[in-house]
Amino acid sequence: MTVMQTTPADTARTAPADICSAPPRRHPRADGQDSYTISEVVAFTGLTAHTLRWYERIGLMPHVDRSHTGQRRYSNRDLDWLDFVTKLRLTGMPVADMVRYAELVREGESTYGERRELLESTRRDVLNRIAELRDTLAVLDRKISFYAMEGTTR
Amino acid sequence: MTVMQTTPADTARTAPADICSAPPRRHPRADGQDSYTISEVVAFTGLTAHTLRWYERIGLMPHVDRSHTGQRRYSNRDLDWLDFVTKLRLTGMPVADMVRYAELVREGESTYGERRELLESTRRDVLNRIAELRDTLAVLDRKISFYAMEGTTR
DNA sequence: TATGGGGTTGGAGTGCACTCCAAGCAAGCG
DNA sequence: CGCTTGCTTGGAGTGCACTCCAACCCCATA
Repeated sequence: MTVMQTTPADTARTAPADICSAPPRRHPRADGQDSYTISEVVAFTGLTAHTLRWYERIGLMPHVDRSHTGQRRYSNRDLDWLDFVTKLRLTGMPVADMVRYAELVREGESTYGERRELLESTRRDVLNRIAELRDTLAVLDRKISFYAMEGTTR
Repeated sequence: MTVMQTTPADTARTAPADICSAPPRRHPRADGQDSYTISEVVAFTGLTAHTLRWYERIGLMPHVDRSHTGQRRYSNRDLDWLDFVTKLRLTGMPVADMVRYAELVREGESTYGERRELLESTRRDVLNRIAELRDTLAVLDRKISFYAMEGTTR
């Protein structure tokens, strides 16, 4: 790893972010060869380059490193983080809250408790959303079956 | 119904909207006595007066009637409609699509087919959302259990 | 050496869904 | 009568999450 010459300390500082979200995802390239351009990340994540740069500006990314010419080079860890962030996004969590979580990650292990609380409250939100959606589903099904009945002739 | 002196034709034009969403909801006042001010509707629905007026402006309401002084008087039917609209909203359906649906309702029975299609596509969206949320839930649970393990000492 | 395709920046612009404002009217009350 | 409360309007403003722009740099290929 030419670009990836991080010291153990470095790794320890940035690692806790995704320690437990890896299992169900395969990276495009193995650790050690993981150095993706912004457009590769666009292809993998579905986010736009604009959004990726914007995420970085607002402090939602854990410091993406750069090529010798100053271009962004994303790692597997960054991909995992983006994956997680994307999941949080679609729970409806506001970006500001995700930035808060990113800050906690940067602050290190001492924030485990607060992070857990944040995730648990998010978890509750998700369960509520699911319940609401089920409810809506029931309403939709009732209406659909009405239209299916009345609309067979047309 | 004093206020509700609609002709049969009138009823036919506006009724199909909610024909099949009544069951699980009780109205604050019985049909015939149903004439709510905007602030009552605010209390019942949780929407703001601003939003209620705005919904009307953009064509999302099926013509709310007025008192002799020009104030809005909502009916039970309007409450049902708002209920339905609120459910659609939290599926993430854009307001423009709901306006489209409202237009179809105004156009009468001939649009049953199109309405059903719209609802069915919404239904698919809801199922997808639920699946995504489940996925997210799994990720959250993994992370939470990690923090629970590591964080017990703090 | 020119050209094309990628990348960079700060700051401005966009679209959605509200949300608010100012100015005004009508009814009820002391 | 004056005051408050609640409602009316069109149009302007807000906040969020992007999204785009102009101007620039760097490098590989023809």
